[in-house]
Amino acid sequence: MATIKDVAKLANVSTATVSRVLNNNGYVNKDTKERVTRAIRQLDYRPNDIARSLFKGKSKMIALFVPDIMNPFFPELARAVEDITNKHNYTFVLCNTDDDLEKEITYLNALQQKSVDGFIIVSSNLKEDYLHNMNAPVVALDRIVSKQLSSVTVNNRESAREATNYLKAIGCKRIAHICGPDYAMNTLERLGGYLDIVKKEKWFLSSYVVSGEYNYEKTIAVTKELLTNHPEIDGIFAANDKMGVGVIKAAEALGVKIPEELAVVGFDGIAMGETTTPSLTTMEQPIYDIGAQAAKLLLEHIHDSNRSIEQVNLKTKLIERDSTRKRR
Amino acid sequence: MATIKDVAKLANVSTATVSRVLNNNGYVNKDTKERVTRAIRQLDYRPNDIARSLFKGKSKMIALFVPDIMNPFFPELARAVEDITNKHNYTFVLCNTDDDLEKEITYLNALQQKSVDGFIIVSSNLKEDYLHNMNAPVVALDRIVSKQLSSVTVNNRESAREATNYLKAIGCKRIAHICGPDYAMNTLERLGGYLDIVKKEKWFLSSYVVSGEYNYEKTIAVTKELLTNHPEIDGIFAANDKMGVGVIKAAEALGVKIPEELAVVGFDGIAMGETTTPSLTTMEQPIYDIGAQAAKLLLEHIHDSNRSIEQVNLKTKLIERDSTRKRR
DNA sequence: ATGATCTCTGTAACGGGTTACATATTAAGA
DNA sequence: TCTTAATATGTAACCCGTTACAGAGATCAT
Repeated sequence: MATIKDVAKLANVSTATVSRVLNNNGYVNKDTKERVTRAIRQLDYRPNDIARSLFKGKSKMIALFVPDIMNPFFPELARAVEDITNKHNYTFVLCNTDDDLEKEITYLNALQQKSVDGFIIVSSNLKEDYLHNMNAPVVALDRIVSKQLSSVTVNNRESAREATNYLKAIGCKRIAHICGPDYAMNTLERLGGYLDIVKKEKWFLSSYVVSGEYNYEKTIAVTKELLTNHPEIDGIFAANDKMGVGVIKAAEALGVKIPEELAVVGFDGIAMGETTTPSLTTMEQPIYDIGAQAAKLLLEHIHDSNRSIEQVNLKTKLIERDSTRKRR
Repeated sequence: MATIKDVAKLANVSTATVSRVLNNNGYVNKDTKERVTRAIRQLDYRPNDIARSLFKGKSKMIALFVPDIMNPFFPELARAVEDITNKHNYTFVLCNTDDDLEKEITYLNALQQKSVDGFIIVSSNLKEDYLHNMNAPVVALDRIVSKQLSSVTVNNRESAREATNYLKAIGCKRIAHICGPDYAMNTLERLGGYLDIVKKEKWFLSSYVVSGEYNYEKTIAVTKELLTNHPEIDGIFAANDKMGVGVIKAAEALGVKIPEELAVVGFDGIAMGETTTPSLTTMEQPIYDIGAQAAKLLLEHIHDSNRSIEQVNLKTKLIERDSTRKRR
């Protein structure tokens, strides 16, 4: 690989002049510039970004932390973040944390050593104490980590209320909820929204809330149990689509007809919900938009360290499909 | 951020000695080592990887090129690659190429400037001419790019034959094929495998092969047309699961019963195939294993530039589900 | 003509590590 | 005791860019 010295020698100038040509700053004579440009082309010279990074203290890299890219919610998020960062000539680093604090901290340290310029994190574990002495800006996603951090989220509680109200509106008399693991903030908020609506109903039982732990098989099992113990249930709000699909499968296995005997609403709007039979009604999150806005916000923080903290809240949208339709 | 100089000053030694302690090489007196270690802890010193990279000419980063992480085949692959690279203290860079040669080349250049140590690529466009003058090793995935490149693939042609033969074995008399876009090597191989089996059959018509272009909606449309024009078709082999699911949806829309009137086999083994009704029989690829082996192979090339080229070929496995069962 | 300003280019320090080489001290072997 | 090898540490060059600073020639206004 050719270095700036090779170019300088060939063009008969100093490396400083080559650098000026490269960065298009300072004074450079037209002819000299031409000569340098030719030398660059001739040697197929490309500046070494590592050397640049060392001097600038910035790497032009940003990292995204997700629990697991295999979870169908995250690929679209990752795609959005990558699109934006790439457009701004940043390199995109992806980290699977498994929602494990130790892994998160290891990544954080390793990437700070690499001078990564900023982080977008989806985490239930990282608290302010781990984040306050960082030199790179952080944007939290999906789950708010702290008031001192910019973030992009949806209003989980309100959306859950809307989903539950929708089930009531289409005529459900007994509505259950499949919640996620209790360490995840968004799950708790969705549960809260559901409870806001149903807890004052005379029919409400605490056993109407069961945990599917964001797990497909687990959800099928607990749903079967739920529907067997409580055949009166005619509506289920699942805290995400993966579990919503599990509910559909459990009902299918039990011979419970959807939507006639049971209406199901999920949360997220992932592709899998479109391909089940019946297809899954869901509170769709603007996933791509969440990622894109987070990336933009992060870039602003990177370019202006005085950028004020901003907590962006995006709207979900009810997508009616066959798991609830044909009601009234 | 503390630098090695700060540590050296505090421990009253030269930076060389600190470096020796850090890298655990050369001679260092026990007491000195202790003193340096204390200074490091006291200052919470972490070496700057950019500076290290500059000297070594290596960045400890590897990159994965995929057409689009939103394509359900790739998250598992990405996860596998990330797991392995992370375990070896490499940083994982993800690039979405959209199967666009220009984007691929731009990424390749940008990342080489960043001294990325190796590449794993899923590409239909990158040919030897673009890759031969690279300084970092490349492992090709899914689609082989050149005999001069290590690669990890499955035997698409043979697997396609197996899938087609399976449809024959369960009693299908007229088998059609939904193929992918013709620029993708693996699609052509799968088509080839299908043709190997059916082209000598007296019933075979070239109109039994239609392109779904790896696209869900497109597949639904062409399948409806296919089944309408050829109601005699009782088996369909789709070149991937996304299209297999499209076939199921198209049949559902037409009122064609699966598996009684039509048997369907997909390819890939993605989660979506499990949740349709009926669930989709498929030639499952060992996706995680493909990614893991590719990552290992790449690391070997990185650590030993004389590592011989190796073309790993993994086996697919037929997963029988409800879209073909209950036949005989 | 003279000083001020602009244009052009080079020298050298710097960013933060690593390591070849030199030097000094100590230990071991003959 | 003398040689040789092992241990211990520092100096300085190097990796490859960027930029502050200085010096020189050209241009301009007075």
